Amino acid sequence: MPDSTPSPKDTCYQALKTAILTLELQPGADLDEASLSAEFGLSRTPLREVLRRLAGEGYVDLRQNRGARVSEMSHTTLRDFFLAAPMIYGAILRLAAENATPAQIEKLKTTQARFRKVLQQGSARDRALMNNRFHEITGEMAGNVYLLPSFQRLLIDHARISMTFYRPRDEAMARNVGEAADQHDQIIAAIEAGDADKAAALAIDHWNLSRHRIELFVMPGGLDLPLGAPPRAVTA
Amino acid sequence: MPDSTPSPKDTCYQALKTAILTLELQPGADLDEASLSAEFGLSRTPLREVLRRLAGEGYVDLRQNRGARVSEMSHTTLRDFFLAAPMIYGAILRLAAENATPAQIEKLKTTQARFRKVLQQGSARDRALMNNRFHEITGEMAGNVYLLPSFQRLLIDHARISMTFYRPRDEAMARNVGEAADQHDQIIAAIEAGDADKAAALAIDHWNLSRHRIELFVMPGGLDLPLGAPPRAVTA
DNA sequence: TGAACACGTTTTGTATGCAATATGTATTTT
DNA sequence: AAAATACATATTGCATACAAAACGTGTTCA
Repeated sequence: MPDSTPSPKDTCYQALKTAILTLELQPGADLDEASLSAEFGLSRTPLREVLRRLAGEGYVDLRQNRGARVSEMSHTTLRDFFLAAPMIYGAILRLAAENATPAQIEKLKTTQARFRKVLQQGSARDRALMNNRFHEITGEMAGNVYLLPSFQRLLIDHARISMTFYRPRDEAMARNVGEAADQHDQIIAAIEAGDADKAAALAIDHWNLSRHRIELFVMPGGLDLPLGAPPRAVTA
Repeated sequence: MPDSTPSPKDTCYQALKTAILTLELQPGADLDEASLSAEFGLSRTPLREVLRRLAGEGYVDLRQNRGARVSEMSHTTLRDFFLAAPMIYGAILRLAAENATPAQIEKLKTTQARFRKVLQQGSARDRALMNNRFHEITGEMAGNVYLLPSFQRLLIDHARISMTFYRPRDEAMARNVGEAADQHDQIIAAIEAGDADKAAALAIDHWNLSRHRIELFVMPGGLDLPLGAPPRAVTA
């Protein structure tokens, strides 16, 4: 039987991961070895190994003889992101549709159900994490070791970008997120039907929707304004 | 001024990397911490960090409470590889053509000159490493953090696959490698001209040639044989 | 006043020793 | 004789101590 009590090392690894994904640890934040090892109850040696691992996965940046930092989100991030994401995710969903096992499809459905639940009664944090989990599973389904590294890297910043460009009280934003959930259902259907083309097309749609959410954030009043008019409401 | 003497840690990292790329350390080989730390003159603590880093980059696999191993090449590797490689490399070269700086182009030309040199008088090992360096530079040119992880992962197994499916005495193989070098020149030209479409197309060609080399290896006599006849010459 | 320098403090990097886990072998048991 | 088990050995994981590098601060000197 599998070990029921996770090691402090795993706990630390998971905690840092989710903290970074949810922006509780902001991009560029310093990660002090001493304080972290104290916080998670392990010595600096295993903590450093956790940081090395997180660095390899793209969560943090290491600098020689300096502290570790949460990996940055620069101004070029968005452009690079939306260049790479549709291609990679298209390929992932195509392969997922071709290779998914029934057990994996079941897991994806369960996750989607949870996603719908936190969509109604969860925090922005919960939504980002559950959405992240949904996409991670599609990555497992694809099962191509060469695509996964970039896909995982994309998922990290996808979560962080979503957390950044999200205004919970905005009605248009709420509709947008609802559409995202609907797309998840369509993705599941396409995978279950083994329809690779459909799945790939849905991947593109999904990123277009994500891009649209950012536009909603930047231009909250929409585009129905006289040219040059100031934005209507900038709440946060 | 930059440090002239590399640390034993860096030496160890580089040595393991090249040993894995060139199959001096074969896929699945056990990496014992004690003997490695002795060999490179550092204690187990920094060595373990090197192994963690190599794991993150896809060179080795770590297993809980077991030794590290050189990452495996399974029977599904080739298929997954040739599925992902054209897409990723096409995107990399497209971006390289769009973003390459003059300094980077100069570096690429230098590397290509060295590649041509080892093609004539170097070992198979030297060729694989120099070819690897050539492609790494195109990755730097593209400069997209989301594509690089998968690209680097591809380059590792590209080197290893090349080392596996390479028969130096085979005349057809020699022609094939010569063609690869010519393609490198074309790639440089496309990048220098900023011709993204051309560069992307060349990426596809380059993988097709690589695939062809594998076919040459598996079927050394070619296909001009009566059906069911045994292969003509299987030297190595 | 400003810049450079020296020193003390803080933080990262490395080595070593010990604990925990896995592996191999011999012994016991059926 | 085969399988299971107990024990010895080897190897990985972790904690602590020390070394080295970076950082902040105060002083000195132009």
